Amino acid sequence: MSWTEDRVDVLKKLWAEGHSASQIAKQLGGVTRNAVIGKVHRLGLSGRATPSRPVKRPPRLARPKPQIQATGKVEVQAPTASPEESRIRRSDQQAILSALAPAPVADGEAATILTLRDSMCKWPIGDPADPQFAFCGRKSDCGPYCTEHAKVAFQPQRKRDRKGGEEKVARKIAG
DNA sequence: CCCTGATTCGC
DNA sequence: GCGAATCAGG
Repeated sequence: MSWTEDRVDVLKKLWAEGHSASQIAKQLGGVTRNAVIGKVHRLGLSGRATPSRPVKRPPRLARPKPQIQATGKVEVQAPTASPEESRIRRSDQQAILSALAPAPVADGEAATILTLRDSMCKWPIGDPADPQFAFCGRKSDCGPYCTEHAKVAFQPQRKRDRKGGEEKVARKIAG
């Protein structure tokens, strides 16, 4: 498909109406949203109303090109040591951050929905409708619950309906 | 994961 | 001029 006058017209109209690039691409047909965005830029009407995007990014580097060798080996262009390129990737930063923040809440302290993290016991305490609703919050390194709550949560089917014993235990643990 | 627009550059 | 690849971010 090519950008005929009427297609460009539709593009302009839909873009002015606030449709997203992918929506426009879908409606036009035969083009991807990248094509739409590229065309929008070429037409010079890129910056619509963008209230929720005061995002300024530093200029991106040239796309690294995989090089196909005569041997059939595929190599990536050697990474240079420029400050821009030594920048740590965002996803890696997030991984590092989450690794460095293992226990925001002290052991034994209840966690709210806001402070609950991975590696924290997600056993609910109280009524979910209650404003005081919280989670156990103790360390849970291999499952969703701490070791105590895991015993209750992952009980085998046997003995489930017995009065007395387990309900008592569960109530004691849950608070 | 889904999505958004922005940018670069080979074609 | 075109748009895929890739980016940063919601």
